[in-house]
Amino acid sequence: MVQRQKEDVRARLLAAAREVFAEVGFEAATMAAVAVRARVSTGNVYRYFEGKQALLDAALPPALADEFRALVRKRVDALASARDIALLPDDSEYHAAADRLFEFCIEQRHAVVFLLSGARGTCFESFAETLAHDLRRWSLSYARRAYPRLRISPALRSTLSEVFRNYVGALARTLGTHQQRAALEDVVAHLSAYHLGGMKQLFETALRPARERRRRPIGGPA
Amino acid sequence: MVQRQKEDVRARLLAAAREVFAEVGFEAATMAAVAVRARVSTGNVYRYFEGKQALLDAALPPALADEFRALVRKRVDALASARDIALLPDDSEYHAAADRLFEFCIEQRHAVVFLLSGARGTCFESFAETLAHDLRRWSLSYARRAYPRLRISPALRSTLSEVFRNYVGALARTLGTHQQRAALEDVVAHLSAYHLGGMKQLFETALRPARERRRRPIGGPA
Amino acid sequence: MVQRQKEDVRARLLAAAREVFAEVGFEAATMAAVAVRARVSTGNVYRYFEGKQALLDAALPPALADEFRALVRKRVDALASARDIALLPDDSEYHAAADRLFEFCIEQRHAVVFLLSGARGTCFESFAETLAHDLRRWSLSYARRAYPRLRISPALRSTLSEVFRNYVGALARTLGTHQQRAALEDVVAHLSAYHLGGMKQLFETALRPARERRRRPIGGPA
Amino acid sequence: MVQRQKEDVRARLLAAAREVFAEVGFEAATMAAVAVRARVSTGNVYRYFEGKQALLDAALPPALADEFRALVRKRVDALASARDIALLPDDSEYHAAADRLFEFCIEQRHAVVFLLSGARGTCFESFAETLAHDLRRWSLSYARRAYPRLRISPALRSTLSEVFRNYVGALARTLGTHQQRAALEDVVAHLSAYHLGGMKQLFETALRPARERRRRPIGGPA
DNA sequence: AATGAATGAGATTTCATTCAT
DNA sequence: AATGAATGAAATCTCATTCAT
Repeated sequence: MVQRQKEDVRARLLAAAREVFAEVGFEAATMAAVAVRARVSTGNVYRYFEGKQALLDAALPPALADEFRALVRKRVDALASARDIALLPDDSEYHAAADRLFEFCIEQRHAVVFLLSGARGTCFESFAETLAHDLRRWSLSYARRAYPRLRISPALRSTLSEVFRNYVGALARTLGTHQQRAALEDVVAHLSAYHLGGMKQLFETALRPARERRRRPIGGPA
Repeated sequence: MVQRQKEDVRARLLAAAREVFAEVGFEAATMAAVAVRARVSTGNVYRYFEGKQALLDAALPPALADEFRALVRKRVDALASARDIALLPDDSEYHAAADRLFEFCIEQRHAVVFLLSGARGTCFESFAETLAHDLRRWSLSYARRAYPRLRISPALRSTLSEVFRNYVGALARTLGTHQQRAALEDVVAHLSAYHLGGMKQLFETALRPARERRRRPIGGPA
Repeated sequence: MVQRQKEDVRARLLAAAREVFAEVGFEAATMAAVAVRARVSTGNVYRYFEGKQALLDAALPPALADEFRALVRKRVDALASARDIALLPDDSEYHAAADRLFEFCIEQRHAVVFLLSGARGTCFESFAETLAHDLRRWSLSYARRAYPRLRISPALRSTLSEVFRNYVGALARTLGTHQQRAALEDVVAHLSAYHLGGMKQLFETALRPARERRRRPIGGPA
Repeated sequence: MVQRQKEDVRARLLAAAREVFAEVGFEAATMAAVAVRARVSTGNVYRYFEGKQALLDAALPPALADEFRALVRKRVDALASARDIALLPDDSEYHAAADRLFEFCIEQRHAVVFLLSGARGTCFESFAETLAHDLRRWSLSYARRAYPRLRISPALRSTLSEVFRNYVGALARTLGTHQQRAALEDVVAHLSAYHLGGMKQLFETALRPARERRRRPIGGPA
């Protein structure tokens, strides 16, 4: 009987690659590190994948990135049509979308972290940027309805990009940090509360004339 | 005159190092790239600094990191003692602290960006992490006073870490992206509004029992 | 039956090795390529042969090389004693020797091609060289009788080596290129005509004093 | 003052590359071997050439190959228009062309050897083949005039290709073997005599019907 | 006996660091 | 003091060979 670990090793390699890529980024990741984590010799990696790039392609097929983006979009869409989130019933479309995204993030923890941070040097280099940009666009289309008098300044646009980049990054890091599902759920709930409160405040501040605004604190607690 | 020359080269090297380190991170930065940016030969770098590590040590002395941390702390402290930020007079201690921090971030733009992002592989690897942790601690000490009934759960602690990590990361990226001071001020003001609104919402949500809370959306528009 | 099987695999491996070695040379040949061509797993090759070198030793035993050399020699000898090849009867010793050599070249096509070209990195590295050298020696012993006044200069010796090296190389390439026996016969006949005409001219030119000679063209059409 | 060996090292590297490539072929050649022969560290090679391929490109620019081919062609053309080579005056166009080609071969010894043998795995892979093909074509256009009744069979075509491949290969090897110019000239003169005699015989044999022809000896001395 | 997964030595290439000038 | 050429260790990738099944 042949050694039938092939599928096992392949899976271990993919998992190891996602982990290492998520931890140190694609460029800094070494094949040796991936091999060690998969408990395999360096050379053997090349029996499974043609090279570092091919390993990435397999560990992070574009379809996965697309799926992630689509899930995010669905959740935003579901939200945009709602009047008030607090009033949404638990079986609403929004909550379903949120749950699906959440599940995906948990299952594809490392992939998500990689996409949102370690992708320099890969074709996903601008994934996080693009996603933030998309989120900004989607949120602005909502804001225009909710706050008809809102003037959308370049600074507001920049801020929104940053805010989403962060939100998405926070999600990634949280996924990277918390192993327990329950803990994860709690943190994500808190993060969302923070984010929603922040968005509300942001738009309301933007409604006021510039001279009334001021820089506000790093670490301002309340 | 010779001494003058030497000091000039040294300064150019330090500036170049900060720029390059901020742009691509310490590990990905090559000595050649630093030398080119300083308009100096590779070998000459070693007349001024023993090596890559020593260059970093000089370009980013612990004192600078400490100063940054202290400025952040001062601003938080100034804020903690305030009742309501909106009511603070323009000549308040808080605004002074905020301005000093802002000035520092602009002057030491590259250093700050580096500390908050590209520091992997250096002794500042966990600077951003630690700063976020500190901010969390400081904000909690405030929160305990402001919300005496608040129960500080592990999830809340994690969330606060993330929130500050993000805030700090957003600051870094904004510094990296915006060259114009005015634009920078605007974005920082918006970011602060977002952050303050988020913090308020976060603590208020945390006051309510867990069963009433739910995960909230990525990209939730309001 | 098992023994039968084993012998079959062994034979397939030897044939595959000769083919692959002939096609790409010993160094560039990979064990995997040999195994694939023999429709056998890589590892199994090592049940039959200790390694790449041993595989070569078995695929090309010195005896085979010796046999080839001997056949060549016999043909040359048979020729040397003849006055005029054109007058030799079809059942002459020479024609018998020529036929035997020709048969050998066809049967051991890959071995011959390998010996005459791809042998770098093996103990046959200088086989072609040595054979050319031998041919030169044998032809000179003939020439001394046929052209008693011939002065055998170093340049003539070198030229003879080259000429034979070429002849032998041409044979190898022809064997490698032509699969059809009839085509092969025709080309070899033409090659021989060329070679004989060339030898005659070479010796006759060598009889004339050096000052009458001149370099002659590459691609001289007649 | 800067180390001003750059041009020297570059030249040494190019020479070393041509030597090594000519000796073992492109694929089997290692950068380490080239570096050692140029008395340089492996890594330093990459200061001069981007990689193995770039080293080849510089050591053997297509222009050089083109020049070689053009020189060969010129010589053939000069020859084709001649009635009888033996009668050509020493200042004939043919002799000029022959001399230029000869000079080139001596100066570009290793390049020529490489082109005619070690080029597997490079863009010159089929250079020798193509050159032989061209020579065949050119010689056939001559032959059709000189031997109007000649029937050009596939076997004759094959043989011509082989003959030229050999002739050209012999030239290469001779260049590789003989360091002394005078010796080289002598051998080339002999080779040419051989080749011309061979060509004459070849075409004359081809005029006779197939049934009168027979395979002729390897190493047939006369 | 056979498979093909696994190993590790060696090749190409990069880059921090050294050194001749 | 300055230059930039040179070095060598480490990373990616290949392949002869070994080994678990």
